[in-house]
Amino acid sequence: MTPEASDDRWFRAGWRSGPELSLPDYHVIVNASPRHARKGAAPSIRDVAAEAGVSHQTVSRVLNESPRVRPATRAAVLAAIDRLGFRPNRAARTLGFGRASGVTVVTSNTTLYGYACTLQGIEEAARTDGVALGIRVVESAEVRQTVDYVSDPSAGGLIVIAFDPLGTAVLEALPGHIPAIVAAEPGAPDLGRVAIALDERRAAADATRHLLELGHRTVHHVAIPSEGRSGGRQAGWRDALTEARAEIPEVLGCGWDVASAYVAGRQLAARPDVTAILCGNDDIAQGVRRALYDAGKDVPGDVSIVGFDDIPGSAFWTPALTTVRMDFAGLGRACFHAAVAELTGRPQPEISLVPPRLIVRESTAPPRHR
Amino acid sequence: MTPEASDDRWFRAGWRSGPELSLPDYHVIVNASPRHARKGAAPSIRDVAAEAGVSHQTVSRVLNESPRVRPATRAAVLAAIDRLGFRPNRAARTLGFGRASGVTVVTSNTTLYGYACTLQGIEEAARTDGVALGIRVVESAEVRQTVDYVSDPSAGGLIVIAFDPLGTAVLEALPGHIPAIVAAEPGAPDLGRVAIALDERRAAADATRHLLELGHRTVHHVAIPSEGRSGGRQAGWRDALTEARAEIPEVLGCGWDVASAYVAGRQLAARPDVTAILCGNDDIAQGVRRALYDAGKDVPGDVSIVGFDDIPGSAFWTPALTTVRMDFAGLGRACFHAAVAELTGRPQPEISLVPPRLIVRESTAPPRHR
DNA sequence: CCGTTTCATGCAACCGATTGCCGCACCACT
DNA sequence: AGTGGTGCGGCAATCGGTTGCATGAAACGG
Repeated sequence: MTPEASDDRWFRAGWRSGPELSLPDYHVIVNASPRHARKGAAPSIRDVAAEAGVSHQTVSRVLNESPRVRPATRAAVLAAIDRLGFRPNRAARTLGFGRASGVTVVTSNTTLYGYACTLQGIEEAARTDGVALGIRVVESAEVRQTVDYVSDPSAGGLIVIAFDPLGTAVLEALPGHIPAIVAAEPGAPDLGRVAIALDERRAAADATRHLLELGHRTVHHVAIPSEGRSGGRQAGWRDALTEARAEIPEVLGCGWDVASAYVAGRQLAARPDVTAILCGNDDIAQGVRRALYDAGKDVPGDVSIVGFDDIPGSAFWTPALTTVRMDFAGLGRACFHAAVAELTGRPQPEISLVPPRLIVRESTAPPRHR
Repeated sequence: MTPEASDDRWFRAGWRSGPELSLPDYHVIVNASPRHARKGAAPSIRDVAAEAGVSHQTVSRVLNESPRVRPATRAAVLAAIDRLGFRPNRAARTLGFGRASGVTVVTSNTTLYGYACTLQGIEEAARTDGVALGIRVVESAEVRQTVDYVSDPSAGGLIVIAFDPLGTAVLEALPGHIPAIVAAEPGAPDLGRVAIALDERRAAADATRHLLELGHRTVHHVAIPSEGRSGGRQAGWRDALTEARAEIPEVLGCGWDVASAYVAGRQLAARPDVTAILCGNDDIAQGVRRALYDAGKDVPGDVSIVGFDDIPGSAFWTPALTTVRMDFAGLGRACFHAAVAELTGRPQPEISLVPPRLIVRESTAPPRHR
């Protein structure tokens, strides 16, 4: 605010505007503060306004693609933006608009394959659209803190990954006015939010049917944690067994870690009647496969196993794993676009996901003694 | 701003303050606007100020732990904050302070094990400290956009994961005034930033030495992309071979994908003189192992292999993988704390990382024909 | 040629914090 | 009792945008 800082650049635009600016003479702009040239600081819309000879509100309208701007004015503003290398300040935009235009992902995990791929799909789509991305991991004792955190306007739109009860718990505790999209399992209870899901039920049924068609009497199942909801993998497995009138064995649950899958695998390996195992995911398949190996059972000679997810490298196992490929990245992208629609109030876009696909490799074969 | 909205709650605090508030009578507070009770909206510091009978600036001082607040006042404000369930608005804070207090991670990848674990460590530390976390993935053609994106004040402090040239490129293009910490390989060029690294060089030397001590004449190396900088895995491998006066074979480079590792593995499998292979990471080890299998070579009978990273499940391979465990999560935590120090201007904390550790399992053994 | 509608754009308030400056009240000291 | 120092806390400006409203000019109809 030193006197020399408030030079006449501002008034030039209005008072001296000649025909070359194609602006009428009455444009005497007052609302511009003289701080336009704080050197070192990034240019603001007021600097752009000065450069273009308009008010900063008009610059705002151009930025927000308001139809109420003359094409010539718009062009002048865009040129000024370009000349100054102006970038809108996201924090200010958030404050003015009331909520950030970015997206925050709420998840209970970032490294497990399904979660990580969904996240990757979201990230890719967000980056393409120039949208900011935040992450918030929720742990079991921290649902309250998580909700507090994402309630802040700067969290923007939410994508809650509710593959597990923790995600669902967040969803339930989330105030209704906060824009959120759910990446869910099918069959999860409707909480009044847009929810998108992969058809894991069908996928599991396909995998189970594959084993039954090979001639196995039934298929055992080692489930991932928190399975059992009506639409999940376990349900599909049950569907296929029921459809084939096969016996439905008891489900073995285990944790996300390979070690617990190994334990489950040893139990199944001890039973001679077990000839086919549907594993809740590929990591579990890894533990089960090693358990079978340690018990002296050959895969697929003695026991066939099927995984779920098609993690990178599963094609290079010995034996290469038969598994179900899931389009988690596509799910993530769809969630992102839905979240943006939710946030901006636009209608929800059509979504199309690549359906799950069974990849038959080396770990499945007909049972030895038919 | 309707007349009935501007009730007298505000002035009560000043004019009618009795001894129960322990505030002197001269406290006539003027700067409070009457919008304090917009119902439905989250409470702001002005609401808290009204509740506590102070000005909103004083609330700000309490929030920022300024020493210039009397303990009694502080207590009153804290009580009001508690009563109202007030949460400071991050966007407003960012705008006022000039930069967000959160942290943004810049990385070229989010799913590869080293990157994902570092990210996980950062996330965990950020959540513990109640700090917001953003993610920005950089692709090769997008260095400029990435720098633009993170230059915005709302990105807060940066953690650039520079395990590869892309991360380094971002670092070079980043304006000097932007607070950033580098998660790097040792030996990377100093760019005037605080950089933290795991001792991969030593780790690779340990792994190579292990193979040499088993009796292998030399150790071949399949390198991860962008390896070769002075401090990396390849350098450590070279160190150990040099130290043992062993022949230094040509390095086989490959991509991040297991398939390219398989190709490299087939090349090595064709050569009878190859008895030990140091793989750039565990995924590469997986491809190489399958290639050896397909070529009819036994691991570790014919060829020993060592991986790098100790990914989950590598203990359950057949054979279980000998590998080097790296404390990526610890690296992430250290980077986070350094970033916060950088952002707040506090002195850099002491860091201590768990050194890499060789985990000997089943994939290494003495060569068959000594 | 005048009145009315439409359009573009400026005005001012607002979003919710931070921060330098200033003033008042109290205490201590002479 | 007068005076000076100190510390608490209010004042006002600021950060960089968004948005409801007002206004002037152009367009249009009769």
